[in-house]
Amino acid sequence: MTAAANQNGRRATASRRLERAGIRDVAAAAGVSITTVSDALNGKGRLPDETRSRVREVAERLGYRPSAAARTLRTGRSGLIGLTVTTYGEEPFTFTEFAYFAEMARAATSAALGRGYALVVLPASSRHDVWGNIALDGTVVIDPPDQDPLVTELYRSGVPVVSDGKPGNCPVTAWVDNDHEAAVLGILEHLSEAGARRIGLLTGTSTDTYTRLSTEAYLAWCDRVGQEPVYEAYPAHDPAAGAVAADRLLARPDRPDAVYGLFDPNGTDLLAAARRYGLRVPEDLLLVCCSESDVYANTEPPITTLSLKPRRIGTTVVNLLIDAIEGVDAGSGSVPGRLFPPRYRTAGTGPPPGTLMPTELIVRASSQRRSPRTTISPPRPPGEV
Amino acid sequence: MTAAANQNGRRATASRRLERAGIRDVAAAAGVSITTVSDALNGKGRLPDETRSRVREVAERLGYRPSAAARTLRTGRSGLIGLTVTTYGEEPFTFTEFAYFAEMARAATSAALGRGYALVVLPASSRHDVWGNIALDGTVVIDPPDQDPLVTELYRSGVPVVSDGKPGNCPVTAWVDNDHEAAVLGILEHLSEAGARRIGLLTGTSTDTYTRLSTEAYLAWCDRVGQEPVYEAYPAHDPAAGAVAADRLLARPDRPDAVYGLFDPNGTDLLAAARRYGLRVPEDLLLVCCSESDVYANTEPPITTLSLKPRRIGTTVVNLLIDAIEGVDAGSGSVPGRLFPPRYRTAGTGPPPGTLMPTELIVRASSQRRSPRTTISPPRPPGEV
DNA sequence: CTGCGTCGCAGATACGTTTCTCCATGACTG
DNA sequence: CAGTCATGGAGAAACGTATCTGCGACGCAG
Repeated sequence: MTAAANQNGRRATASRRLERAGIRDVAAAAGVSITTVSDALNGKGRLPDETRSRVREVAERLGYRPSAAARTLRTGRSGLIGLTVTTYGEEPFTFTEFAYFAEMARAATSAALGRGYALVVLPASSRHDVWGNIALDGTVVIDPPDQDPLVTELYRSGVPVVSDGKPGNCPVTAWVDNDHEAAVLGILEHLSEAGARRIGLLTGTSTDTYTRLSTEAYLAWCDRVGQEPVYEAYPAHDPAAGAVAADRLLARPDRPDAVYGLFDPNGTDLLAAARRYGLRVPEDLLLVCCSESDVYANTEPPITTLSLKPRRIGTTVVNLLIDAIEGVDAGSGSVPGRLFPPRYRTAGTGPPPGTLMPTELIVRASSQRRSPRTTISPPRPPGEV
Repeated sequence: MTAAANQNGRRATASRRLERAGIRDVAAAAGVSITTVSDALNGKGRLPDETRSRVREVAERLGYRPSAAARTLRTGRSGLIGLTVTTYGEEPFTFTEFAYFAEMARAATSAALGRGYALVVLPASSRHDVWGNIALDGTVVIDPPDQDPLVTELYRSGVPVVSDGKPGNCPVTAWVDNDHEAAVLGILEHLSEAGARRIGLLTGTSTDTYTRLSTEAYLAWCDRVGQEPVYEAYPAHDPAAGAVAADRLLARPDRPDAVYGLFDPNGTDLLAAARRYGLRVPEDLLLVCCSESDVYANTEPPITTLSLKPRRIGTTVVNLLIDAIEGVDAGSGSVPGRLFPPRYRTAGTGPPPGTLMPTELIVRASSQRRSPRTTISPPRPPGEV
């Protein structure tokens, strides 16, 4: 009795219900062994082209689709990458990072797909059973909080983790972040050159890297140039709180004559607040905010924005992760030219490799006094209308 | 020789490298069989609580995590749902649907997670090998084009498919869509009541359901009330083309005194175009556009928008899909009270079940000739789905 | 005619679960 | 005391693939 007949028999005996064709069925139909089918379809082994194409044809005819689960089990690779986003509240995405996140996720999806991987969106707050039930080859973590237990567990269980945002106190394989310090300093300098005398900051109360580094850079700058810090912090995940904070900032006795807002909605909120106080932008108030939205190109006046270039970040993060996945799995091997040799995973070699990416300041009318020429209008005392 | 020793021996013989603890290791450590471990951890079988908790404790101590791949292979369920978005160009998301898609995806992710599933983002244009490599329990398809081959193949291979957007000519398990006809008629009526004499439309050139139904409803209305249609169509996926089309529309000799724009950026584009032509909004031109963005609450003037309520759609779509997945798999069974009995999957029983969901018109200053004081702009309830 | 290398493929095993089947053991009933 | 039943658990068969090992046949040199 041939093996094919045997296996086919077992199949038929077990159940004669509708079943998707398996590799065994293809083997039987083509009159070859399972090995041959596998080799033919995956381009491995030593087979004459004739056999290869015949097997392929039979597989096609039978509508054979290899079982992803079986392949994953066998190879240990699922082709799945987790995209973890830290959550505030029960919604999976942070509201304030929304445009940033959307763009970044889009780029990450593209990049992953281009290398044969797919992305699974997994809020960090997900039920643990969901996390455990998915075979992930690696994970991208967006802005992990300090001591993120999730990241720690993932890393310990051997899953490569690359974070968007310099990680606080958890081990990651690699990380990517903007140069927030340089970005903030650039903006402050830009505003100063435009004539700002007292620059205020609209910042957040949370402790993520972005908020922290940006605020620190602002405070350091204030200290250096001798300006008293003027800032308001609010819970960035609360969409209503931003408008209130913007209002508070402009209502202060030491009202700033220029403001940088760290979050996307700050631009419109500040603009609305300025209107309420009868402040003209940019004459009485210079405005910059961090945003990926191009609505700020069409506001009245258009608002200068800082772009974190999320597409670039998303692409980089995914590529680093996949490099790590494929590099690590080549494992203790001596594959030359690997971008990410295994040593990156070993502990004790110091901090994980990080990449700083530049930001881009898109200068519009809101941060330029007069016509965007070279002349700088004389500074104006705050409060004057 | 006991089974445990045997299996342990095999394990140790095979390789003594670092390996994640498997169910066998737990069984050996707890001094029970594999069956018992599986039953204890999954809450099945007949076991005294003492054994159960002991096994759980051992598993915890060993850091045991069941292999998702093995479980998927065995049970046939991966807990993964595909989220497919039709693409124009190479970017995975359609630009014009962006805010809609983002909100919808967010809600879908939440809903799926709440029921123990995770979402995989899969552009329809993905490399076929990526599609084939993922074990999906079902798929959500956003606005499938007519005769979508992908959907057809998925459906044929037995994967439940639920579409957002009434499907053209491809078989799906179920679908959800807005009542676009009612929405457009409502807007036209609203504009008429505000005093519009000639209502124009800014529409798209693509053939997706949304564009088609909306345009048809507009044309039908024109026919009924005896107005000559005044519209401009442009490729909605091209962000630059919208502004040009808006300009064209207002430059026509038969310039409309009210415009409805089908796509998100139309509001700002129309506003800018109106400014260029010296038209005041709403005095000379009434404006409504379809958008999920709340920037239109703060434009000058605020613009009336039609919300498609993407959160509600996303939630509904996912729930329908999971109902189908779990209902189908209970299979030929006689499980009572199933929301989606298997009969929905059988062919020949007519069109698949569809659900129409209402839209919401958020009336703002741009579509009201008189003082907008009397009407109350509905505040967004924070917990709204 | 023997030994050897290559070609083309078949067998068997392992991946790590879930689950069906079945066997002890004791308790209880008649 | 024999039969029945519930209890607690063990064994083994899948799930569908990839891959390691090995084997017959064939060509060719010695």
